[in-house]
Amino acid sequence: MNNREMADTFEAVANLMEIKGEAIYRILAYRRAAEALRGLGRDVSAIWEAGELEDIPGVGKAIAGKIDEMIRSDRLEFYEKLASEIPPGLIELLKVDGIGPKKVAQFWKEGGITSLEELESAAKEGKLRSLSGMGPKSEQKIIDGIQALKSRSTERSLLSSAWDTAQKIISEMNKVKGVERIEPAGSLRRYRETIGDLDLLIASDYPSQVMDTFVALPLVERVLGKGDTKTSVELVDGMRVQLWVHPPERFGSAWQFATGSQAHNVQLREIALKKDLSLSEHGYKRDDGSELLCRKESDVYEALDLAWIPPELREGKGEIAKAQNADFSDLVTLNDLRGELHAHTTWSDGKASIEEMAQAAIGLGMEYLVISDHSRSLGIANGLSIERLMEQRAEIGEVQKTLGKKIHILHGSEVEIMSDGTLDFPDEILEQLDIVIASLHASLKQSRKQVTLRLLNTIRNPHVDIIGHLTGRLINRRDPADLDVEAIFKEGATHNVVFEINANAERLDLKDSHARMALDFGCTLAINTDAHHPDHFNFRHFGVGTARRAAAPAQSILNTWVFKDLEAWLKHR
DNA sequence: GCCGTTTTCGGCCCGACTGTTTTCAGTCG
Repeated sequence: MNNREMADTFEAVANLMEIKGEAIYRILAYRRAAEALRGLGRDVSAIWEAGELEDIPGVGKAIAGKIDEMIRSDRLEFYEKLASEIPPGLIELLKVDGIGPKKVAQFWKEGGITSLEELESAAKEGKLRSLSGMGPKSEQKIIDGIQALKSRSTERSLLSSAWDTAQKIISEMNKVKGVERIEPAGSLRRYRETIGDLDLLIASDYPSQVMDTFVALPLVERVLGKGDTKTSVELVDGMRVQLWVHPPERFGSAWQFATGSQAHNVQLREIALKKDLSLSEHGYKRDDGSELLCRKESDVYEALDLAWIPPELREGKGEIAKAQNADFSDLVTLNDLRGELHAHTTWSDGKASIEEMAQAAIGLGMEYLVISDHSRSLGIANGLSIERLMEQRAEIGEVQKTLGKKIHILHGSEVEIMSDGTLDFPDEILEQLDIVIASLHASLKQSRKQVTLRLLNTIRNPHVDIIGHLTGRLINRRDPADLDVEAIFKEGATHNVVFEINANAERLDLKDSHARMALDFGCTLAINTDAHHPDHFNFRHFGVGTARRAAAPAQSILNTWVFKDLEAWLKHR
């Protein structure tokens, strides 16, 4: 069993225990453990081999024992026993909006309901209203909820599409009278790679008017709940949005709260309690009932003697401890980026010429741009033959002459890592290029051993400067290659090879946890858009967000370096 | 079930919204 399968098993255990009515804190412990496994970033079996399972936060003796059992025997007896006691269809009921474990247990024990279908017909036939706490409105909510569950996709949205939707709502709501400020919050602000619900926060003294305007937006399909401080809706495209409204003098605490993560907030509130302060979205309350309001978000952290924590790090994974004696001012920002190291043109599958891409880069204030079209074997992307590669070199020279000192254009290539582990161009060609990015596009499904070996071979080639989108994953569409990432980063650090964080929201590859691991191994990273169009340079902030989630300092990112330093590094290699 | 800069036992964040049981439980984030 791998990390994800074990996490899923613990999640299932928690759900079953909840329906069974077990003690809530036992259940939360399994949830926390599942969460910890998901965000681990390294193979849990490696930690197991080192005998360090209990060093994972949220994993104690009992859960470590269960992980051990799953690693050894590929199953968990505790789970199997629970599953045998509870009808399997009940888990599905938890997915219906507004239905939690208590209701599921009630439907099962008092109504004999064991599946979604049975629940739906019971609701339609009006049989649920006889149960205590249930009425006609609850029945209708269940019918609607099941309908919504069937139609909505189970996938979380790509960061980019959530971002676009948020921008639309923000620009609409900014026009509304009484809206002083509107900001994204939640996982969007934390730059998680996928987004479940969209969270937005408005500062206003007129909450009811703001909410009325919000639910009337053409984008809104239906209202799930509406109050003066919190309203949730479903948009026409199925995405769900939660909007909070708080007065400006409480904006800081409200934004901190709405940004999360839940784990981060819980930890923060526990620290507050030790200082006799109770923290909520409204601000701090002292024991005597007096309040401490936070207009700015930094006020929330300051009250606890903590440095302001960048949203990207608020996952409850040690960032609060760090904020007690350090700040995060060295974290990379969008402004730190000085150039783009991975861009395509019409020479292969890009949509703009070398000059058009260069002009766009100049417009964004970039100091340098690497043109890195695909290599010959990638026929589907019109990869360049050696002859065309040489012709391209001439055109780059001409464009450079035209643009003069406005930007440095480098000649690179995104060279295919072939399925046998060789590269698509011979060494004597590679050495003529200013910079070489090596990427996997094909044979991603080879065995872990095979793909890992391909990458290790590539890293050992002295002409390779950067590994592009390491795992080849496309979020929600294509699984990552199965790789021994630890071995790869170790080798990369030895050979001074740079790993790309591909900023395209479909890739975000390296992902945050891999980027963090690469940094731990001492690797340098790059934030590349892989632009196929001038507009794609705007993807940079997704890459920056991912790097920040990995706590990457600006210095650790190759393309924050001034051109002179980049040039020196390339020469020295 | 986990965890400890007051604890190895006794805690474990806090509030909004909904529907229903006229005072609150369940769900959600």
